[in-house]
Amino acid sequence: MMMAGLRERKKEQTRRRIAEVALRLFDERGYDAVTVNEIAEAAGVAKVTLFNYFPTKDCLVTEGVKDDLAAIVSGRPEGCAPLEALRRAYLAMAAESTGGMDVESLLARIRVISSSPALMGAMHAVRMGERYELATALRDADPGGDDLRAQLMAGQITAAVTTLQEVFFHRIAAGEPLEEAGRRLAHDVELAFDLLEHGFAPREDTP
Amino acid sequence: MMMAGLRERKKEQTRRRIAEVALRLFDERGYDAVTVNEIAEAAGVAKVTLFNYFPTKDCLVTEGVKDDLAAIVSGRPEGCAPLEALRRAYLAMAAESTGGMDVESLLARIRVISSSPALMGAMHAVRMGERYELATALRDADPGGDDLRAQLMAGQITAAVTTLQEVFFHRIAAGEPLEEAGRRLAHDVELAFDLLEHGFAPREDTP
DNA sequence: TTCAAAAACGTACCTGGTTTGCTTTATGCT
DNA sequence: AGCATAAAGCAAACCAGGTACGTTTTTGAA
Repeated sequence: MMMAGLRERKKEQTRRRIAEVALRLFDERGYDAVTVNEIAEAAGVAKVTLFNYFPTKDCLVTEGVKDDLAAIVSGRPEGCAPLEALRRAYLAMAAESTGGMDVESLLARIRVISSSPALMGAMHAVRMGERYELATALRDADPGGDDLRAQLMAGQITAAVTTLQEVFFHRIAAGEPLEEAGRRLAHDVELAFDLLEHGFAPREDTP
Repeated sequence: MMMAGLRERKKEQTRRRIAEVALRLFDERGYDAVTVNEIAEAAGVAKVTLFNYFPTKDCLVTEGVKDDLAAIVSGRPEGCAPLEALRRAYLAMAAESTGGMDVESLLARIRVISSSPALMGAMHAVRMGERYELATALRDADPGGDDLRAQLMAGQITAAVTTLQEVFFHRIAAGEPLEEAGRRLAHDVELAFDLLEHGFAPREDTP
């Protein structure tokens, strides 16, 4: 009865092989110039099997890029405001930068995504899902609060995070070393969250 | 020398016929259940001609839904902050609600869009274009300002407007009369722009 | 060893979208 | 009026992502 057996391991292995082959081909020749047929063939698998693992072509790349903002809010420590929890989480992420994952394949992923409008669109779709979940989490965090307010906050937070990621990706794709990009990211995170917290107004201070 | 002749009129007429037929079919049977072939046939036109007028299927519906935030910022009166110009523009839009366009087809459009994930995605793509242009306009409005700051602001503003529109669409699709939805929209606009202007912080007032 | 479930497969098919090359038709000029 | 031209339309074939379906292989356990 399900001893994490050979079967599961083989499945995982196949899935990883497909994703790796796809990423390599995309990086070599561009996302649009590679067909799923080629990927399937190169991975030694039938097209239908590929689509069994990944529901769409873009999922080959965008899988696992969710930041799960909602979880950060839900799991924040007692007495910590949602926005503060998110700020800390992103500062931590900027400090890690490459959290355990293979660096080269991470960079390849970023290159591929940044150079394909279709994938940028797919990323956006992912973000929209996150936004929805975040709105729910924010509503839970502030019961009795305004519903529209939660939605607006979720939208703005998601937008900020998206922009941060895009700028980060852009720098990486432009060849900036990962470490330096990470340092600058930390700075940018502060700016972004200050903007969220205090708004655009602080042009003229009224202390 | 191009006296707006019969040719142009016929073209415009064909284009409108295609769009109307498409909207009607989508509204009757759902976006995904209608193929472009059917639309072309129903409009008495070849598929290739349809794609000559509308580059993609979703453009049949999403054409002309751009709000052109950038133009509002660029064309704002002297001494008026960008955010203030946008607030006024959206308040005005909420007051008009149905600005001259045929109401029934407007409602059909909203119904169709709100009930199709694919079209919601397409709307999003439109918004992303707007965001980019808005970032540029904001940069122009504040020369010497921080580039990232402009991008973040553009993202947040776009997110707010998107949320407002989604809520508005949702109410319309749920059968709320246009006029009432417009009234509530005006109120929501104020909330959204206050949030943008002053941030999330103002839970406890510090006057 | 045997057997049922799960995984992989091959093939044909659908749909959005593009390409090619040909006909029709409005238009501007003489 | 008549004619050349350029725009618009068309039919049919094609491409790629994705799905449906029925078949074969692999695997875990009896």
